[in-house]
Amino acid sequence: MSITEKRHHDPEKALQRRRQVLDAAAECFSRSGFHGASMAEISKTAGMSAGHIYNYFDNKDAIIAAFVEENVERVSAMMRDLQMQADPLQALVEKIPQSVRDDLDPRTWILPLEITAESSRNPKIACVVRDADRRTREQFLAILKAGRRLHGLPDDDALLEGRMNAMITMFQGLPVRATHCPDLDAEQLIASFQIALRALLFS
Amino acid sequence: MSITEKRHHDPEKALQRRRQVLDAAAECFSRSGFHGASMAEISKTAGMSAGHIYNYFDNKDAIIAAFVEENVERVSAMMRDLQMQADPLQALVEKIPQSVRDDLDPRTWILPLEITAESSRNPKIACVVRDADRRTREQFLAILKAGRRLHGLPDDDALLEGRMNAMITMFQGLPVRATHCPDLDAEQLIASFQIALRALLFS
Amino acid sequence: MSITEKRHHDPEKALQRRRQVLDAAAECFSRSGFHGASMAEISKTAGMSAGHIYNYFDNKDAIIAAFVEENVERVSAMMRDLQMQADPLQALVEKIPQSVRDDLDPRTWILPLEITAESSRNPKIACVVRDADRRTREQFLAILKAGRRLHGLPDDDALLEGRMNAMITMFQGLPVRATHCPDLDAEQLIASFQIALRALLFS
Amino acid sequence: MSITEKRHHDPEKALQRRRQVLDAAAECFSRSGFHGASMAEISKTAGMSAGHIYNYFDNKDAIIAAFVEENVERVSAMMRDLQMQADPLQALVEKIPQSVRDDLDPRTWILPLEITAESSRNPKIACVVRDADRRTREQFLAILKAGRRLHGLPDDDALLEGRMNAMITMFQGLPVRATHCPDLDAEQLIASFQIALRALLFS
DNA sequence: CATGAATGAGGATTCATTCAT
DNA sequence: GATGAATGAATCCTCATTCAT
Repeated sequence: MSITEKRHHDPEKALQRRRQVLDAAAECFSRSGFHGASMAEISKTAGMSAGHIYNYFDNKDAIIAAFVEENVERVSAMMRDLQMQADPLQALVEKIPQSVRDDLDPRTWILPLEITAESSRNPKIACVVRDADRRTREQFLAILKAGRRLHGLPDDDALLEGRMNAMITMFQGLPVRATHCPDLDAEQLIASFQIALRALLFS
Repeated sequence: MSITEKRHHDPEKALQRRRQVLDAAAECFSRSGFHGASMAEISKTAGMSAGHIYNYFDNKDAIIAAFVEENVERVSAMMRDLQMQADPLQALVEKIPQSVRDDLDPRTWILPLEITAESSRNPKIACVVRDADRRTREQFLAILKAGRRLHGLPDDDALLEGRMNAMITMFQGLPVRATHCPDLDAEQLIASFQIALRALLFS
Repeated sequence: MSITEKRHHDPEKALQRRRQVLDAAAECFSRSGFHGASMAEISKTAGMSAGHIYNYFDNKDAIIAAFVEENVERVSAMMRDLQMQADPLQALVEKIPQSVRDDLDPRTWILPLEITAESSRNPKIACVVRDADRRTREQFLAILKAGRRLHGLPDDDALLEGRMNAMITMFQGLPVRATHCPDLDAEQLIASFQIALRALLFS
Repeated sequence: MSITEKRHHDPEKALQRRRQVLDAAAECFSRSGFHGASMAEISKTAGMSAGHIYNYFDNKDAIIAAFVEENVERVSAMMRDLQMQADPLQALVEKIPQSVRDDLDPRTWILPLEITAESSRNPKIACVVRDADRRTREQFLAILKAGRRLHGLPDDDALLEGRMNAMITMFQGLPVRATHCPDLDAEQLIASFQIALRALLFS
């Protein structure tokens, strides 16, 4: 929003600067958390003075919000990718190993957790997160519906929503699980995820 | 640890004081988060001076740590309860509806999220959390093993650990899910959880 | 207001601390102005940490406001003093030399100017100042009325208000005059003030 | 001074640029005060980049100083106007209603107050202000002297200086008075000003 | 044991000023 | 000439922690 409100002489460069800040923020946030990361830390990481950041973001919360927004876009992209597969249900099952492995990478889990924790306090963040979740659910539901029909399975909304939410819950639980038990055996977990997800998708 | 190091004239009262602080902390943490809750807020809620808290806890982190420790005890108790059932696997499935409903209550999910987020930055907290998780896993594994044997199912450790971690992941994902989608349909979710868990337990 | 809202264990000492801050503020404000004086400067002058000041005042504006409030009380006291004289008009004329000399003292004029300038921007301060002015006018008008009647002069409100405001304007102009022309001849000014004020009081 | 020191390619345009800045400054200063008005605000109002202002003014203080200087020129012009009247004392009395009404206009009083307050802290500004005051006094004194002689009244310098300073004090008090009591009755005040000024001029 | 007054380091934010383009 | 991106010092304020009483 800042970028559209504040007039910048060279919007190209402005966007690049914003990116610089967001990248630095990603690094600092995952190292120290949203509140633990100081503007000074972010500015140093971004190779930019602290004051200058305020030419691109109204305040620290705006950085967090923009950062969260960028992050949720990624999930949405993943959904769109899934949507284009011939047999999306099967594609989803095949995606499991990679997804699980990704989510068990220490550098991956910290940020989702920060975002979730923050949104349970900061209403503005909560709004962004929930809106993104709604869009994701819509996409996911469409995918499920098409996939289930393809396999001749029942596809009423209430049922599918329950299945969907259970599946999302499993993936959203991964960062938490990884935090509590960092050296868990990924392969065995993947096998179990496949069992559970197949049950949810194909029964 | 504080309680064992610091000499208190009346250990009875000291423990009661600690409880006062921990209860207050629970309230404040879930209201404002670990970092949002100030010692002043906690001390006022505990009906005790800020300075006095330091007679029972070395610092704010120690409160968080002790608080987390208390919290994990609850899970452990649940495990012990499960352990005493005739058919623990069946008991677990039957527990699902209540567990899920509990975890979808806003007052329930905030603290687990705070704890997880905090432990992904604070090594001290991470240590407490992981130790607790290890103990829980041991209990859970024993339960699973006994249950599976009872049902004549394979019970080798690697397999069971994968199943177990998948199940825990599902429950740990609930607070995250609830944050992202506060008005999700609990009943449909419960049905799906039962499908997934049955698959993990009995196949 | 702070002092009544925030609970202090020893209200006696709290008031003394507030006074310490206000005295330091007076010194700093007159040296550097309201905005030029930093909280650090004030706290150092008050012999107290910057943070501690916030136990007695909500913020810097509250210090300014309290300070202004204290200041306007002094004028009110002067009015009450005048009110008790046998021939208040005559007493007022006799007060002129001292009043003028006081207002020409460099340490005296800076603060009234700061207060006036601040109140033309800060609505909260404007409110305090205007309320004080209203009370002062009421007292002054009563004095004038009684005095004029004593001397058998017309005493209708509209007329007296005009005279009163002219007289107050003269005294409020002194700090401005002194700033613009610090080495002006006080005695000649006093003589002229007496001429003007006599005309306003007795014609 | 800046304008004479810094070499400008087109001095004509340079002066116009300075005027642009000074007009913008007038607007911003009266809206937000000297310290409240940021260089960014002034530059935007002036339709010029912030950096460019520094080609015409050494720093913000120089803007204030130049601005003050321009302001005092206006008073000087008024003096010259008065000087050309047949009976300047009478002319002065006749000017009172308009002058008083002007000074009671909110847009008029803010800047004099800012200037005065600023000059009581900023020695550079004080210097400009006092120098201007000295010149004004000289003009005023000459006018008074001529007028008094015209009316066959005593005209020794000490006496006239006192009268003059009393009169200036009255007018300089008006912005202060207006701030403290914004809804005062202008007409009654004018009548009283005439009484006081006549006494100072003709006795 | 208990208080809360007091500290001071650290945080977000603003803004006059500079300088490469 | 003219821009506005960039700096960094300075400001207000918060809060964990200490300590005299």
